[in-house]
Amino acid sequence: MSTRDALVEATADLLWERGYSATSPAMILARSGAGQGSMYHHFRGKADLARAAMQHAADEMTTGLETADDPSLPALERVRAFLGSLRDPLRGCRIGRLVQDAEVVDDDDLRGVADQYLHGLEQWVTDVLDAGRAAGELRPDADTAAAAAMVVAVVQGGFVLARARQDAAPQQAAVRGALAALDALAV
Amino acid sequence: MSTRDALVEATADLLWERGYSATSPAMILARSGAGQGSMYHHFRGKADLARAAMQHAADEMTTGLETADDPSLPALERVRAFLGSLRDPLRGCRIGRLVQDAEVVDDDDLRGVADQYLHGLEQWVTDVLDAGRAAGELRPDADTAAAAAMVVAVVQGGFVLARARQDAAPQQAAVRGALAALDALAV
DNA sequence: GTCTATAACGGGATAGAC
DNA sequence: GTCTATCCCGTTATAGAC
Repeated sequence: MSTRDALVEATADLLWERGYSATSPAMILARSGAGQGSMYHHFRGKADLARAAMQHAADEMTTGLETADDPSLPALERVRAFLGSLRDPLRGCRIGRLVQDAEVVDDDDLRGVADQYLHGLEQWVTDVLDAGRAAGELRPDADTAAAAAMVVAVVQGGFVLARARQDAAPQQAAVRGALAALDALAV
Repeated sequence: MSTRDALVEATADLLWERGYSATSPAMILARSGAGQGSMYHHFRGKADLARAAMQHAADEMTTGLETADDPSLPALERVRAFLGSLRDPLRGCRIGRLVQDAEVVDDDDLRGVADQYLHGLEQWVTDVLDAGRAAGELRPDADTAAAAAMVVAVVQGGFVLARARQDAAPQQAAVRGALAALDALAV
């Protein structure tokens, strides 16, 4: 693995563990094994490296979602599979977690990566539900956009509750509530 | 207002605006008008002051919720009123926002305040829905605990989406989805 | 109780050799 | 491309006068 890739991976891990503000270049260098000079050779600074790391994480998650998805299944099964694939509730969402960081929100490059990922996720759920509605699986009057936003918000909010409690249970309860809501959209 | 109270209020505001890690004692002193010595006289340090400020914010929000609530209304109306009372979507939840901060989660005192607030909120929604079910407004088989967790998660997750987009719309869409889900629980 | 001065430390970035 | 040495600044906390 190239030094550049090692820096990106180490940064992505640290952003997940500690967030942006609490991650220092020194930590990144220690974890990646790279030296100070390499980092400033490949990236303009901390923000630039973090942007690359966030994009890396977002791409991985989006690819993972698409790989695991089976479009031949009924819509509610596809969304159910996504909600069942949540991992590491106590660590939080690799991207959504960062949006509460003032420095991330104040930097349009960093915030943009997060927005793009979350928007893409919401769009994926909307598309799946729309396909299900077109296939006659869901009620014709179902508000798929609202349901998709609810699903993504439940995931992100579930991470918040799990972190506060230091227990996966509240997120699981929230997901159960979301699944019950989706079932109510079926014909 | 006492110097101590001024410190607590200034800290609560800054925690809301910038989070815990990104808020420095110097900022608190500048905003409150207090001097360095006063802060360390009244509090053991930054964490102690933040704990008091978080408790202050949580108490204010809990009191506000109870004041605005009218237990004589139907359960779904009471929850609808809560969901309609969300303000400042771009600023996020005064408490939930802080749970993504590594330093907050690593300090059991700080995390405990957040957990207690969020748990109390979830319990309030559960109690309201239980009352509605007992009154025959909701289906007897409604999973009120799951629905309550879903509602609180939608609020918290909605803040995440709104901050990422810098627009209240995604949170409003998620709330619409949650309301549709609650309506499906009615008899 | 409140003030200012200062210590001790770490954050982020740069310089320049190799 | 990578390294080490160094700079400047802000953060958190303490000291001690008033």
